[in-house]
Parts: sequence; structure tokens; C-alpha cells
Amino acid sequence: MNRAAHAAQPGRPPLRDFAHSLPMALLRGREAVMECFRPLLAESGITEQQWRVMRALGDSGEQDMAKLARRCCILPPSMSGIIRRLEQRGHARRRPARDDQRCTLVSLTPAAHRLMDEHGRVSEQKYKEIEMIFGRANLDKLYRLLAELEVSLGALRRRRPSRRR
Amino acid sequence: MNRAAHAAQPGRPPLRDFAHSLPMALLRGREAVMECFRPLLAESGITEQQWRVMRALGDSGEQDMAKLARRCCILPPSMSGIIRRLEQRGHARRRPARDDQRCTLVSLTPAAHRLMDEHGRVSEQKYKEIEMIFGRANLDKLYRLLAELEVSLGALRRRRPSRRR
DNA sequence: AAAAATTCGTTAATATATTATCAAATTTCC
DNA sequence: GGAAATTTGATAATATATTAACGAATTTTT
Repeated sequence: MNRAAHAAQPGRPPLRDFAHSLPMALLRGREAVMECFRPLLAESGITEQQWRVMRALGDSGEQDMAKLARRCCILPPSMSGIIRRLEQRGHARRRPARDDQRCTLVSLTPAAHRLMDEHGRVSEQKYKEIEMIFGRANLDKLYRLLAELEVSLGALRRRRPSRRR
Repeated sequence: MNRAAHAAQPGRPPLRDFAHSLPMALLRGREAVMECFRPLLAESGITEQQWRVMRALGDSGEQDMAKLARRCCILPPSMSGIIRRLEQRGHARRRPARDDQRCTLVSLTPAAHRLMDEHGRVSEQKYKEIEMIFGRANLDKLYRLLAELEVSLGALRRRRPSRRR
């Protein structure tokens, strides 16, 4: 019983295999990658999301909550708590923007930069292993396809009545 | 300030761009896909994980918690709650396996099958739109690369001392 | 300028993720 | 046959996800 467990209607095409669900395929791929990195994150004492936020802040410097949330694929309510905990651990600071008092600007502390230097080193080391076994060419193809997927689906979504960004 | 916000050490290669983080690229790709499906899930009144579990059960029929969790990329403690809530809504059943009293076998109810028929229809419709704009060939390439990535990383992880499965 | 609409970050409530721990059932080893 | 190690699903505690709602600041409209 490896396909549809219940009978498919004759006139209608059945639901695709679970293995060929696009969200599932992307999730499994990401899980495979994260299983490589999670031990390193645990060793550094930071969560996956905390590292994601630190990466975004390290990459582009101080930025407001909304932009940070969009770039990290984290919703504002979640980001609120993540930044609060990063702040408690002395890894982040927040201050109101002076031109728009609604905006909260977030930045990394020196301690956070030091932690990023250390964790970044072992992380890059792991990347080399991944590139070694998966192949540089495959990796480039994957990045390209994922980027194109985003563009395609972005265009798809922008057609129907929906608020963008 | 679009690359490293803080100075990179001279002797050490800097951390890669945030945009070229593999976990991030996979997450963004998946988010782009999910933004297409989330409105449909909300319309059907089911969560992403609940649908994932129903898909796995519909695909292969009754199975135990552990196998279900592995296939869905959901950890056992989360699965516990998800099945409990599916059960409360009359979409799942559980019963102990008679050969191994530790195992809990989970299966779908007729109501769940009906819901899957309905939601599967609109979901497949959305898939057609995605294939239309992203291209069948690109989709196939992406599936293949993701599968190969899983195989590669699986091999990478099986080398070091670590308990598998 | 004042009302209305919008934006930004947060809180609340519920669902899920993650790690540690645990009780019960099973298997392995002696 | 029985103690020890393992497996299975669950619970607890904390972190994050998701949707709704809310207050404050800002922008738009009138």
C-alpha cells in the first residue's frame, strides 16, 4: 500500500505522492542540512533562530525589527521574543529610531561579534565538508533554482488581489 | 555596508553572505512555496503540520508514531500533541499494536479522508499554477538536487561517531 | 488642524519545536 | 530466568510560530 491508501475517484487525478510534495521536499532537504549544523549550534549555545538573526545583523548592520523579520523569514511576534532573549544574554541592543519613533533599531554587541567569529569559523568548516561531498556545481545549481523559484512564486502571488511586502 | 559589517581578520576567510547560507536559501524557497499554500490551508481550517501528518497517513495508511514522526520531519513530542488535536477533531484514531504494546498505531478517520479529498483538489490546482510558471523541468531538477543533497549529507553524517535513526 | 487610515512593535492565545526526563514495554546479555 | 540496556510514547520547560488584537506614532485625507 505505497500509493493512495484509499481509492481515487475515477474522474479526478489523485493527490501526488507525499514524497513529491514540494514543501515536504524542501523541508527534508533543509532538515538534512540542519542536522549537520545543529550540533555546532548547540555547542555554541545558540538557537537556530538566534543565529539567523545574528547573521542578518552581522551582514547588514543595524536595522529595524520589520526589515529584520522579513529578511530572516521570522514573523514580528516571534522576532519580538528572539530579540528580547538576545538582549538578555547581552548579544543585542535596541534603540528607537529618531526620525520615526515607531521603529526599533536593533544591533549586535561586541560580545555577539566575538561569538559570531568563533561560531562562524566552525560553521565555515562544516560548509567545506558539505561542498566537498555534494559538489560545488550541485550547490550552485541548487542556489540558482531556489532563487528562480522565489522569483516565479513571487510573480504568481502578485497577480491576485493581495498586499505585497 | 552590504557585506561584512565588521572587519574580517586578514588570515581567515570571512563568513559567507547571509544570502548564500544554505539553510537560509532552503528556508526562503520553502517560505515562498508555503505562502502559496497557507491561504488554502487556512480556508480548510487545518495547520501546516496537521496536513503534513494527514498526507503521510493517507499515503501509506496506518503507521506508528515513530515512523510517522520520521517521515514528517516532526519530533515525537510535537507529534504527540498534533495527533492528540487531530483526534479531538475527529480526524485521527490511535490504538496500541498488539505485537508490541509500546507502539501506538495511528490512522485516519473517514471524515479525514473526506477533508483530504476536498483540500487535495484545491492543492493540486495550485500545484498546476506553480508548475506552469516555474516549469516542469525546473521542478524536476529541484527534486533531484534535493534528493541528492539528502543522500550526500546522510553519508557525511554517517561517518562520524553518531547514533543514526 | 483634526479625523481617518496606516504602520510598527508588542501582547495574548494557541500550536508547534526542542531538549531533558520518565514510565512502561521490550530486547539483550549473562 | 533475570538484571541491564534499549525502545516507545509521553510530559515538562522553554523557545518559536501563527493569528488576532491593541496602543502608539505617523501619514493621508478632509
